[in-house]
Amino acid sequence: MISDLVIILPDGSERHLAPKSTGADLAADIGGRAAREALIAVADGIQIDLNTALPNNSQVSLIFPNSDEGIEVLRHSTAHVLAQAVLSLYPGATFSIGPPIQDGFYYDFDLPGDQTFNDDDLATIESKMREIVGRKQPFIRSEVDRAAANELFANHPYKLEILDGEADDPMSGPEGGVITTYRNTDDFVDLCRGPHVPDTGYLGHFKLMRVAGAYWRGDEKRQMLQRIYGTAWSSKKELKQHLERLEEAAKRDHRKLATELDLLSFPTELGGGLAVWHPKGAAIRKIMEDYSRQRHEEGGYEFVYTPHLANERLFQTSGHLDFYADGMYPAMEMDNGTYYPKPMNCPMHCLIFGHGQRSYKELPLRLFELGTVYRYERSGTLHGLMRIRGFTQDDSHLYVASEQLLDEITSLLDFVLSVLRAFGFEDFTFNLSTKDPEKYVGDDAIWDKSTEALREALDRHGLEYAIKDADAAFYGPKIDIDVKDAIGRSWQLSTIQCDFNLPERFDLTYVGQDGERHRPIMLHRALFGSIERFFGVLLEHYNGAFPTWLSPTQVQVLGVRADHDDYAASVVTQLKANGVRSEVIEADDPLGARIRKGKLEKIPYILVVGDDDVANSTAGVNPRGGSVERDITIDSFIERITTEINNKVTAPVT
RNA sequence: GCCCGAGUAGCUCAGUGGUAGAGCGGCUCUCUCGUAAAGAGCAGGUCGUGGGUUCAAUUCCCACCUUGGGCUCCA
Repeated sequence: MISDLVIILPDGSERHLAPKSTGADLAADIGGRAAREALIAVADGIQIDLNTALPNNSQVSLIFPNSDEGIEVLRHSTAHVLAQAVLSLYPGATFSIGPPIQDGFYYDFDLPGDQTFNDDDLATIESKMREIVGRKQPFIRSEVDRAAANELFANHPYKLEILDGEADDPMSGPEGGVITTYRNTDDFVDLCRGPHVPDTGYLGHFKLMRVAGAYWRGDEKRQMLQRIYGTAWSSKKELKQHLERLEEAAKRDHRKLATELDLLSFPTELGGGLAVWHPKGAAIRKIMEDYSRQRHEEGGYEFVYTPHLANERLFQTSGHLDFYADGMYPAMEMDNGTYYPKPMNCPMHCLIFGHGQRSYKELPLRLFELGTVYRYERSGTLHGLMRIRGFTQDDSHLYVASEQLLDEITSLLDFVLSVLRAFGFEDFTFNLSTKDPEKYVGDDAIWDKSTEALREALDRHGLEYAIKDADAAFYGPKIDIDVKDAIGRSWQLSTIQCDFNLPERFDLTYVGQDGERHRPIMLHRALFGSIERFFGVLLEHYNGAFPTWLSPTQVQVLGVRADHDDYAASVVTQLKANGVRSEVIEADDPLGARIRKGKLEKIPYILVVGDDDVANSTAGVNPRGGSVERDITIDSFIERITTEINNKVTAPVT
């Protein structure tokens, strides 16, 4: 074969192809899976369609559905098919953007005459998409000039805005001055950078998930478009697994579990975003809070209490009324002034620091409060315990001299991680947010120094972290800590934030060794963040099966027959004497029924006692998630469970 | 706040233009049982709230409240 096109494969080998060969030709030449499954090619780092000619002497790799790049192409191409289906089913509809996203894709549409999609429409649209997939329509790329593009998209104003560069679309818009389009049929052409799969037949493992409103260009002052979300995968199996993961997540939804386990509720009469804690939920919360208090006490924190209301002057001083008035509950006009419910605890803590004269000898001063705050979250943003209008922060404010900053943050990181680990979280992600040059207060030197201190503290612990450039609040850089839960979801929980603003606003000073007044740096540190939200995360993490040390009821003792109830009660007395939360379930129902009920309540240990146990001071132990053990002496069980509780074991000991 | 859904017994849900039903749960009685559902009976609902249409509304329409999924926002 006479070759004059040479390409280099990822393994370094060369391949000689006919002139003007494409990625598809290369795939065919390689044969096998490459010929059947390659989606696109990457030539010298640039993604190209399989039917695009390969540059000579380029490094080429083929992309398959099982790679991140490949699945993204699949999702992106599926989004195109969605647009094609909608445009053909809804005459007069226009479309804006349709990128691949985590697990899938979406496309935004504007339907004529304020039409909207409903769930039934999704089924219709999905079958239309399957029809398009069945036709194996090729994605044909063209480069067009602006005049041609204007003509092609004359009826699609959102596309014209993208062409004008007014709207950003990562998937289309002119790149390097070249406008590209992809045409599937005479009727459907989209503005797009590509690349795409060779034809629609490569697609198919997708499902339309839901409709949603979405503002054009993400701007709530603009047109609300109709968004359709879908999920797409490279195989039927992966699609199925994804849908199962969603089911699993739905099963452990904290709102559902909270109702099933009778932990808390959101009574309508209370108003949106406000919860009441029932005894069992409150018991868990109290254990969490007690443990938090204990750790803070050991950690050198001083406890403070502050009221829920404050005169408006406080929030003028703190600046909250300037910056966050929209998120605060409205003013209460009183005869001696205007009052607001507090949205944060920090202004009050600043009052405590500012009371009297502080010496450098008192620093770092660590103030801690389980402080309940109220924020007016917009109705559409409320979400169970995760986004709520009244919540309690495990809030501490640390006032440090700038030379103490590094050591303080270093030990703070230890403290935070140690407490999070006690609750069973092991997998952390750290984000360091740096100054937004557009929006900050304080001088550059202190920003630099503090940012370095945060970075250095992370380095000292050998922790990996991502830098989020320009993501800090206006008042100082911060470290955010995310945890991964049992089913791999990430939750942002703790935060360590420097604040150069409040010490200034409250004119906080301490007298240094030199006799001069100095400005302390303030650190905001939330560990759980919000107790409510942390509780919700824990509930989902453990799927309601809290570790024994957190369980509201740790042991239920069941007599086999009613005449064993007295012995069961004596076992409970012994357990309680050892601080084990336990109760007798009297033999009104058959044993199996009582066990089942206890299992559904996710009780860590169910003890069954019958004739043999009464005779021998033993019990049958039925641990959550384990198998039944008979003839365990009460003493050894107490030893075992108290050890488990004291060690805060996060999985039941079996 | 905006878009699309939902709201019927404590919970999960069925149902209808002629003022309601199941399962689980609760209570009572019977059963006394060795590791995930014994049996019977009873109680329990202004069908989210307020308007409207209609001879008649839980059902149709409107508004509001609460709630789910998104968008926006999140100190």
